[in-house]
Formats: sequence, structure tokens, C-alpha cells
Amino acid sequence: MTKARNALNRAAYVAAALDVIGEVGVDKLSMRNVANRLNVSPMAMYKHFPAKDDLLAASLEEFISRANVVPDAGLPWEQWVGRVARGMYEALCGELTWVPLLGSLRVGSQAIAVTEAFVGKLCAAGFSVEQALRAYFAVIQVVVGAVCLRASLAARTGPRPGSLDAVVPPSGTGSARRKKMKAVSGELEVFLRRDQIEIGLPLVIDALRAQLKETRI
Amino acid sequence: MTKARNALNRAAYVAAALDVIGEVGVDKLSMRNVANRLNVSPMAMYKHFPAKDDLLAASLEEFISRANVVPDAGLPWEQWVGRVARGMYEALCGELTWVPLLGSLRVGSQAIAVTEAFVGKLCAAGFSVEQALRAYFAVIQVVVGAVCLRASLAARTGPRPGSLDAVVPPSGTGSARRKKMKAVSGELEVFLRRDQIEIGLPLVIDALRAQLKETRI
DNA sequence: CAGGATGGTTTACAGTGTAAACATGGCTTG
DNA sequence: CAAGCCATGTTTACACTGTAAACCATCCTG
Repeated sequence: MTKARNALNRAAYVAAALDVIGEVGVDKLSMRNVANRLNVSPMAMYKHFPAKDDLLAASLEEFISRANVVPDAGLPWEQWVGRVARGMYEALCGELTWVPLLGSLRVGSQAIAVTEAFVGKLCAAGFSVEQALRAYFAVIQVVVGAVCLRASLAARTGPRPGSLDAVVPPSGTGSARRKKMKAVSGELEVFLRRDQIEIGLPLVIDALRAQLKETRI
Repeated sequence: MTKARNALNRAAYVAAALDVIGEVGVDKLSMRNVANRLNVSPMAMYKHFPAKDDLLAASLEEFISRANVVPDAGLPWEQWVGRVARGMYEALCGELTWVPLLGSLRVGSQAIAVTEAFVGKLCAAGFSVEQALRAYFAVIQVVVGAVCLRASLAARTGPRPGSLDAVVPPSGTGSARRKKMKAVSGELEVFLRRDQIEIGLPLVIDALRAQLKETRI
């Protein structure tokens, strides 16, 4: 037996991978544990994905797609864009183990659907296609960057004692400098603890608003 | 023998790690190959770093520090900020294998030195400390995001044939939709191929300029 | 019915991070 | 000077990883 009717497909493997990820995180996902979940040999997956990275990339795409970030069309564009960005941000923050894979985001059909909606929305609001696409990429950049910074906070136990002991000592020293650095460091901590998306996103939206006003004149 | 005078320290291990990374990339770095480069047992490193991740995080910090992105103080703040951002972007793009580690950026003394300079520059230009820190984080976000998108392009062989075959088919179908999606997809490709930092960064700088003007009134 | 796809299995290998126990030099203290 | 601790490095071993290679069963198609 073993074969039979129930042939597994890409989607089934991706679904299983997402289950595993939900339980143990992206970093602890292995070919073997997703295979086990489907009662299948690990090597079976290589008939559908050339390598683990491809499985993970597909899973990330599916994950983002499931986040379902495209909001109601009725909203004014600023809020609409905000919702998309915050939706992505929150989804990714919910599973920070994705972070190492943010560099392998593919332009899959799911992403294209979002882009399409995004560009459509902004064009309807008066932006040019060029401007809208630029805006889309800027927003994605901010989301990804914000998630990375968020992860970077989570990766820390707190302001470590050794936080000021450099790998290589800073060129200029002196006690005045050290004091100032400590002050900046403190402020840094405060900012790191803020909701990262609320730092970069408003700036981008402001810039977009300004662009729109200028175009309309 | 074996012991003797030449006791290795954190910095030595980090330097060796950076050497290895320069040759084979972050992804192919292993405790064993950096240990070999120093003619030392792999386990020796655990006396200096609790785990591989810590070695990597330290190496990333040192890498960024070596990029030496802080420019001359004479520049006007817009250009100054641009230089910092583009410097980081280019350094990271030169070794894209760092990308998976962007989520473990630590606030080390090197980073603090940059922040200090950044905040100082912007405050001198008329921004409040709050605004300056916000600006700093926004810029970092954009840099990190831009690098991730850049990596995402590099991870692709090109516009793959299967690019439109979703893991799970899109909800709405129809040939008109497919055609529009393909058009958007084409534009996406074009944008992906642009210098990513030039997409998000100008927007952020525009927003900052507007902020400054408003404050001055 | 022959023959290739398709999707699965088994076996095996080279390589990984790191825990545990042990060795040894140099510095501090009695 | 002796005793002993601490920092550093070594050896061994383990559990686990991704995946190449070869093989097998079912099905679709000419």
C-alpha cells in the first residue's frame, strides 16, 4: 500500500509546515518533523520542493496570504494603507521566527493580489502608477524593517550589563563621552520598546500625503 | 604547550568569523571552520560566546561598525542622513548573507555611537530629540527593509515560469484578472530591480523636511 | 500492453551545534 | 614559596540536520 488515493500536493505540505511552525517556530522546523506530521518519509517532500528553503518560502507566502491584510475598500487611502501595513506587521510579529526568512520573500500570486489592490487604491486616490508602486515598496520596506527591529528587541533579555563593552573599543573615549552615550542608550531602549510600525509608517504616510497635495496643485 | 601567551579574546574570534564570512558567507559559517582558522578547538569559542548566535550577533555589530558610515559633519543634514543610510545599505548589500541575522541586531556601543552622531546632527539642524530618534529608527527600518527586498531579488533566478502558480489558488479568478495581475507583476519586477534604498529613503527624508519646516514656523 | 510520470520509501553520508568532563597555564592569596 | 582558583583550550560524544542515490508502486497515456 502506502501509495493509494491520498496523494499529497504542495498545498498539503505547506499546510503541514505552517502547523509545525505554529507549534515550534520556523527555526525548529525540519523536513523530518513536517514529514512525520503527515506520516510520510522526509524524502517525499523533495518531489515537491527542490530544497527546504523552497518549502519555507512557499510557507511564508501562504502565511502572509492567510493574514488577509487587504481591508474594506471604503476606507480613505491613508487608513487603508495603514491597515495593510499594520496587518502585515502584526501578523509577522505574531511569529517572529519568520524574520530570518524575510530576505526570501517571493513575488507570488498572493503578493501580487495585494499589490494590485494597493496600487488600485492609491491610483483611485489620485496617485500616479509610478507613485503608487513606489509607495507600496516603501511601505513593505518599513514593515519588514519594523519587524526586524521588533525581533531584535525580543532577542534580548533586557539591557545587558555588557551592553557597552564593545567587541572592539570605541575610538574616542573619555568619561564625558561615556556619560552621553549612556544617555542615548537609554533613549534607544525606550524607542526600541515602542511599537516599531508606529515609528516609520506615519512618516511614510505623511510623505505620501504631501506628494498627493503637490500633484493636485 | 597549546596554551601559552596567545590567549584569544572575543575580538579575535569575531575577526576570524568576519574573515570566514568574507570568504564563504554567513550561511556557511560554522563553529568548526572559524575555530580551524585559529587552529583551535571548536569548543574553545564557547568560553567566549554562549552560542553560535552570539558570535554571529557580535560579528554583525562589528561588520556594521567597520562600514564606517558616519560622514563628515560639514554636510547639510539631508545629505548627511542620506550618506548614513546608503552606507549601511551598501555595506549590507555587499554581503547579503547577513540578511537572516537582521533580526538580531543588537544595540551595542558601535551602534550607539552612530545613533549619537545621528541625533546630534539632527538636533543641530533644528529637530527635537524625540523627532531625531524617531527619524533614526525610521531610517534604520527603511535600510533593513530595503536590504531584505534586495536580497529577495537576488534569491531569484529571474521571473520564474511558475511565478503565478500559487500555493493555494487565488479566490477570484477569470482571464481579465489574470491579465491585470500579469501587468502588475511586470511592474513589480521593474521596481524590484531598482536600487531599493532609493525607493523608501527619499520618502522618509521628505517627511523629515516637512516636519522641520512645520516646527520652524 | 509497454512505458513513462508521479509520489513514495529506504539507506546512507557528511556536517552541524553543543553538553560534559578533563587538562593546563598564570595570577592571587596565605 | 606553596596552594588553589580561574580562565582558557581540548577531547569525546551525541542527537540532529539536509539531502543524494537507488529503488518501488501506482496510474495515465499512446
